[in-house]
Amino acid sequence: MALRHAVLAALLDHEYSGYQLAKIFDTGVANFWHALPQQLYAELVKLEEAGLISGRRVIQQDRPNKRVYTVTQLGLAELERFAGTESKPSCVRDDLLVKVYAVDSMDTNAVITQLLGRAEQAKAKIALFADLLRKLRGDVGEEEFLRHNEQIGPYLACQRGLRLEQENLEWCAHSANVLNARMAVRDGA
Amino acid sequence: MALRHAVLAALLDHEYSGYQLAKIFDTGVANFWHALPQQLYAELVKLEEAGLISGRRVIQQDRPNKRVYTVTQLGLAELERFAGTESKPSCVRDDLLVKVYAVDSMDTNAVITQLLGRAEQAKAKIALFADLLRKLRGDVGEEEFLRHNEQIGPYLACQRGLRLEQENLEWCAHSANVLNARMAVRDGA
DNA sequence: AGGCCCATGTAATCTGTTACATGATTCC
DNA sequence: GGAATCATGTAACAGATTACATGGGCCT
Repeated sequence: MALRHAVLAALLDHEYSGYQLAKIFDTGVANFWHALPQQLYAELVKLEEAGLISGRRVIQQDRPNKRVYTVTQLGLAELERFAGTESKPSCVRDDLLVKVYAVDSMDTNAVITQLLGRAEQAKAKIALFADLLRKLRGDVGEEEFLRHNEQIGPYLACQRGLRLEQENLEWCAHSANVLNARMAVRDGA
Repeated sequence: MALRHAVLAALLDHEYSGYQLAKIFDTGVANFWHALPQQLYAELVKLEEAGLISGRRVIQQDRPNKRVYTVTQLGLAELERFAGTESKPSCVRDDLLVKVYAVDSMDTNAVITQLLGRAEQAKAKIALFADLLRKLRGDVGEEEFLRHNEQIGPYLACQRGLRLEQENLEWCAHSANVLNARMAVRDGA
């Protein structure tokens, strides 16, 4: 029961179609949850059946019609109930981390390549998040924004994404450096 | 096919029983993967059937007997193959992040409480990781260790865990502060 | 005509979690 | 005798991924 609440949260301040949600929960601005389109379409059906959201058909001329959803009173209540429950810390499950853990028995070059690739991806995400934060706060300074803007939840969530990717970038670069330096030592010796 | 390789990686430099692996993959030093005992016992059976690990019965007097596993040549080859494949960036799926995203419509106090709780958990993990890093490098300085120690994979992985938890702690504390400050403003206004 | 974006799904499979079960030994 | 640790599982369910499927409209 987790995607459920992520969808409710995403629909809080705006109505979206499954397709639009799929973009939000995919790459890019998926700064607080991730899910595939198939999951979302299925979840939206379930949520509407449960009365937590309500859908509305939108007729479009230049595009296929779509169905957009908004959170109901019941949905809001469910989200508030959820916000009150305890949540366990999430755990990292990253293939690359496994490879680094095992690197001493592996082909070091392959791991370095992947670390550098991941670092590039992190840079792209950092740029994206930084941009989104800028858009969210507009002309106001960050402190000012966080103190007085009506809505700050999405901003704080995005800050988390930014910090996470910065940490990610640093670690990838650091690890690649360490592994490179050792390769040099071995080749020299 | 991911737990599979995490188990292989864990068995690389030491033989372990399912029970011991369960401790490694649970809380504490689960710095590179997480799994429950049930998953591990099942995975170990599958891995042995596939010939990637081989088990050995150990008779104990003061405790129930156990079965410990080591990686075979085939297992090592599989891990190396895996290390060469591309891996997608992992995504965060954290309930608490959803709650913060939605905080503008939620009970702020409940969210703050959970952020502070999470911060405490992060502190505990930081202490654990820092301690493990100290043990791993012994008397040698970190730079020296990373340049010359034979095995550094587990060290780099643990550094990642440490950085991640530090980031986590900072964000939780920051977010709790921001939300607290706003509560004060609202109450004052 | 071919490729891309919009829009929405079904089906099969894999992975992870929760609940339940069993039995030995050690420590208090 | 009861709790904790060691040791190993089974069964049911929930959640996520992969593969497959369909169809309209726009742009070149």
